[in-house]
Amino acid sequence: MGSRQAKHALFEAIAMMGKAFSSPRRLELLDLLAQAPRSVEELARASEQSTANTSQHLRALHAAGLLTRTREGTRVVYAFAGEDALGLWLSLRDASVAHLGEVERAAREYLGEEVETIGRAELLERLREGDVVVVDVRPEEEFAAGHIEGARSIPLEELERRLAELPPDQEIVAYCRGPFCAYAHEAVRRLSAAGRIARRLQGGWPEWHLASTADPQRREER
Amino acid sequence: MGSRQAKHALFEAIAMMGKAFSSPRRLELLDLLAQAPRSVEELARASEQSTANTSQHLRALHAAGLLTRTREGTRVVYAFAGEDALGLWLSLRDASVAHLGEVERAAREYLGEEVETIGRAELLERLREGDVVVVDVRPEEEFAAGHIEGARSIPLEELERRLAELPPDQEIVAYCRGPFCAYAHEAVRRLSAAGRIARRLQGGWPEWHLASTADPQRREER
DNA sequence: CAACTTATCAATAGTTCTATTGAATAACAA
DNA sequence: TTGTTATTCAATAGAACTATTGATAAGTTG
Repeated sequence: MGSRQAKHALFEAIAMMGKAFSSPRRLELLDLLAQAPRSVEELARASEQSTANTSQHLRALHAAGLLTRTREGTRVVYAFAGEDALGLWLSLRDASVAHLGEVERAAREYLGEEVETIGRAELLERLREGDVVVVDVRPEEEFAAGHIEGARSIPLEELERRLAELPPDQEIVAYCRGPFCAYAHEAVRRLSAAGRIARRLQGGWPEWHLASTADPQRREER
Repeated sequence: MGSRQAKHALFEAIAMMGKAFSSPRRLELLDLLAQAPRSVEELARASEQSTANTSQHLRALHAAGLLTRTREGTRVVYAFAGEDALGLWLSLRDASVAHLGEVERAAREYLGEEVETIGRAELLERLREGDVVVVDVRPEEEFAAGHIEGARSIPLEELERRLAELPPDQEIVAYCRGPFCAYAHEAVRRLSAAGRIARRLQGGWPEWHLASTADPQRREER
C-alpha cells in the first residue's frame, strides 16, 4: 500500500473531471445542456463558436463522463449524463457565486436591475392554493424538454403579444434557465410595466427539477 | 441584456473555480486539508513537492475561495473555507468515481483487496446499541482536529502494539480519511489477522462530518 | 541586530491547452 | 452513385499553465 505512484495516478484521474470544468467555453455548453439535450450545431450556434471547436469541447466533456452522446440520423445529440452530473455543475456554479466576488459582479452586470423573487417553498404553497400563474419564458424547445408542472410556455419574445392569455387578477411567476438567465428578469420588468403583479422564481428549471427528484444527500457508498 | 461580453465574463469567472480543481497536485492538497488545517510546509512534506510549488498551488486555491489563510507566527495555515467548499470537493471526487473507469481502476490498484464495510446508518444503529468499538486510525493530529463522536484514536502504526486496548469480544469498526485512504483497509486486514471481527466504515471523517451537519439540499437562493 | 525558519515572489523553460483551418467520415436522400 | 448535411479528425500556432530555481519578505529567537 501507500505507493506514491498509484496515489498520483488516482489524483491524475480525478483531475480529468476537474479539467472538464476549467474552460469558460465548456461551462457555457454545460449551461445550455442543463436545459435540454442538443445537437452539436445547435450548441455551436447558441454559444457562437465554430462547430469544430464546439465538437472538441463536447468530446472532452463526454470523455469526463459528464455528457452522453446519441446519434440521431445525421446529427449527434449530447445530453447530461445524469442527475449527479447536473448537480455537480450547479454546485460548482453556486460555489463560485458564494466565494468569488467576480462572479457576483459579472452576474449583476449581465442581469441588470434585480426584481422581486419568490422561493420554491412559497411557490409550492401558492400552487396548492391555486392563486398563481406560472409562466415559462424560455424558448419552446426547452419547455418541451421539461418544465414545472402546471406552467404554461410563453417565450419572452411573445410575451407582449400574448398578454391577454394571462388572467389579469392573478399574480404571475416567471422562470427561465436559472439564476444567471436574463429572460425571467426581463419578463417581470415587462409584466410590471404592463400593470401586472409579477415575480421571478429563484433559480430556474434545472434547479427546480433537481430539487423535486432529489433524495437528499446521497453520497456514493465506499 | 444579453450582452455577449458580459455573459463571457460571467463564465470566465465561474471557470476560475473549475480551474482550481484541474491539477492533480491541487487535488492532493485539498484531500489533505479535508482532514485538518495545515501549514504550507506540512502540506509540502505530505505531498512530496517543493515548498515554493505548494505555496503557489495553495495561493491558487485560496484565490478561488476554496481555502482560508491564517498567519500563525512564522507559519501560514490553510484550511477549507467552509462546508460548501468541502462538499464540492467530495462531490467532484464522487462524480469522478461514478463516471470515470480510470478512477475506479486507480483506486483498486492503490487500495489493494477490498474488506468488509459498514454504512453510516448501520453504524449509528450499532452505536446506539453500544456493541461496537469505533477506531480512528489516522495520525493523531487529524483525530485532534475532528473525529467521530465516541471514537478512539489508534494510529495505524500503533495498532498491533495497542491491540489489548480493544475489547476482544466486540466488533471493531475502523475509519480513516475517506474512500481512497488505505489506512482503514490495512487496519481491518491486520485486525482480522489478529482474530478480531472488524469492518471498515464507508467513507471517512470528512464524509461523516458533512453528513452529520448537513441540512440536506440547501441551494443558494437566487 | 544577526541568524534562522517559513513562506512568497519573479523569471523562465518546458509542457499542455485552445482555437483555427482544411480534410475526412457518417448518414441520408435523390 | 453522387451530392448534401452534420460531425469529427489532424495539424498547427499561439496562449496559458506548471515546476524549478534563486532571491526576497515576514516573523521569531538569541
